[in-house]
Amino acid sequence: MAEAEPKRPATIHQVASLAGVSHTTVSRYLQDKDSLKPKTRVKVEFAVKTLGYRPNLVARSMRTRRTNRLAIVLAAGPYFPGRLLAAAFETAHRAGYQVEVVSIEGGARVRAERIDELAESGQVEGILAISSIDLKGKRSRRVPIVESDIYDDHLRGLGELADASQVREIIEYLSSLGHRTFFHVAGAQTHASARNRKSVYLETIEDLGLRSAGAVDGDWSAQSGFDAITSLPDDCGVTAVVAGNDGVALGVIRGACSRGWEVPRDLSVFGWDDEEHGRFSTPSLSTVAVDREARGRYAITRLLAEIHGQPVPEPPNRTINRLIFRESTAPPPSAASRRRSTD
Amino acid sequence: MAEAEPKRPATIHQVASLAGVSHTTVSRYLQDKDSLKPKTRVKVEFAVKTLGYRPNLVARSMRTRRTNRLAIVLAAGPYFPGRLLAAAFETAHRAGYQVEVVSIEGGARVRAERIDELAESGQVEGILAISSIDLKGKRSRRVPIVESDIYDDHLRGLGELADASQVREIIEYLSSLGHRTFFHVAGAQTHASARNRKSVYLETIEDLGLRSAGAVDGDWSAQSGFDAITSLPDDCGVTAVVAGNDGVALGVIRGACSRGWEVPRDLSVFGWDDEEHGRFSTPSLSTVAVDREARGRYAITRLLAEIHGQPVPEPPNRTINRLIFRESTAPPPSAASRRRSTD
DNA sequence: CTGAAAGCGCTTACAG
DNA sequence: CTGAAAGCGCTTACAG
Repeated sequence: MAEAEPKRPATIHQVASLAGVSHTTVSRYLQDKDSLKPKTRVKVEFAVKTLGYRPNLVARSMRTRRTNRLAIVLAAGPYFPGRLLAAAFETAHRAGYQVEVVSIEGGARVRAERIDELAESGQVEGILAISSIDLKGKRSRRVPIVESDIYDDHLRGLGELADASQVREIIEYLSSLGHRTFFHVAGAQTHASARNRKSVYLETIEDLGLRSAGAVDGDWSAQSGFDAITSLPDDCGVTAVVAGNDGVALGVIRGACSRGWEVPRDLSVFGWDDEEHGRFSTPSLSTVAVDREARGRYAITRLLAEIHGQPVPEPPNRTINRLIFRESTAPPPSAASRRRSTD
Repeated sequence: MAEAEPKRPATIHQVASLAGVSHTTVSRYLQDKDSLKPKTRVKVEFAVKTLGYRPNLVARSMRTRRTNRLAIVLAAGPYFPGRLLAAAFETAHRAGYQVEVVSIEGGARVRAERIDELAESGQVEGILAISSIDLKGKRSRRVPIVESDIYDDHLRGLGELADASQVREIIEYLSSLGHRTFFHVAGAQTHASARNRKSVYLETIEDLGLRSAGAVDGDWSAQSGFDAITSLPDDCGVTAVVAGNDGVALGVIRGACSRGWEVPRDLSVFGWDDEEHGRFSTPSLSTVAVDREARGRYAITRLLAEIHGQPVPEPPNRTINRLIFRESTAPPPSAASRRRSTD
């Protein structure tokens, strides 16, 4: 029950008194060692070493009104953007910022509230939101807030769906292989990326005069892929599936297999993310290579630019999203075999 | 270039003056609304609402010497403990703590240094280290530091290898199926868990009088599994592989396949972690279900207990680690077929 | 129940 | 090049 009583760290005053200078001088030393007379510097240096002094960053923050901290807000759920996060952390640290992670359960409203709170707390200088949020109107203007998912939106007039444009490429490719009836298992609709891909899917099917057996909302999980594909009627005629991500694709493949549809012989499946497991699974996954590290880096870079009131930097080359063709896609079964299998 | 100039948030003084009370009273209101006379409370309440006041947490931290922040330190690398982190975040938030994540590149020494720095910075009240660190001697005693990986160690005298005891169960199981020659692809040796599993592997092979074709150090990646299995000589006689995790197992399976060894007909492969992809891959993976959420929760709980000088809480029931048998394991090929395949 | 005062550990003009 | 003073926004004894 007793609180631990760790020994107090040295303060700037103790350093000053040991060095025989004012604490102002010590502070100056901390900012720029060269602003001191060499003789003074040596004394301060010695005192700092001796006492193992480290400035109290909280006190510094209070005085400078800068915390050197960012927050990344995630929606709790099966999708955890590890690669993006790792890159974001690194970029922030390189720039001298520490990163606090806040994962929030609940809908867009709850998220917006927590984010607002965070923005007002004075604890962070900027916020990166991974899943989409709904801050309309009451959006706090105290600190910059960047949404990772829709990062292209305000940038080059690419339109809201820029991030999902590969969906069209996927469908065009599969269509060129001969596929005519498609199916989409979308990711969690709390993510702009999932909504965008779904929109582009629907739009492209329409544009190209293809058929769709549906666009089901999943939650990014493999289970959602499994469930979606096994719920399809036998005579749906689907020969190609566009999955929300690689995990979903895996679930689709397993589900297809469980009802006797072999991939890619009877069904082609396209994933998204180029995760490691898709490279090594059997069949290996056709997918979209998304440079999540680049996105993580860029999101932070953009946030830092906003914090410092600098112009928004160029986004990374968009070719970082590229299609990868592996074993899970192939031409559809011939009309003959198809008719046989649906009899 | 110009710094953004957001409007300053309201201070406690402004609230006080609007309410016509002292700032001391406002502070009191913040701590405990009931300590005010109802009439006063109403005035303060009104002022707080009107100004949209939120206390500056940095100033509060400075005064109270408490930051309500924890740090989680990760080693940069292909392994990113998403599920553990998500649970850790949630547990910390529930207890009113925010979590800062620091991922560190470099060896155990560099990690130890950064952790020490963090501990001394006064910015966090405790540190959870995911990968193992080497703080011997200079270990900072300013704030508690918990290592997630070896959390059983100091607890019940279970010994350093408690966490890896399922390795023995795996080998015993495979041995009962008839396997005699094993192979181990270990995880990154920067993790105590990887080192422990390797030790238990070696020990068990020895104890049971089995053969091992080696224990290769990997980095938790599927590629490392692929490389390890494809580097094995044709006549190694291996029929069972214990992989560091599910990703590694997947790589082993794919690699085995590439050299004509079918899983599980020719080779049994055991994973670790029960990741979603292993449940849906073909063959699905036999693995160890590790409740990473429970571990994340427990690690934070333990850290909080140390921070508050409370007794270390009971660890979660150890049965959270349990073997799951799926399609990737089976009896070894018969002596006859084995002889044929190695001819 | 409320207020005046002190102080948490720094940085930043302002003098010298 | 260095120091004395003020102040960042809070909380916490101490009086009343």
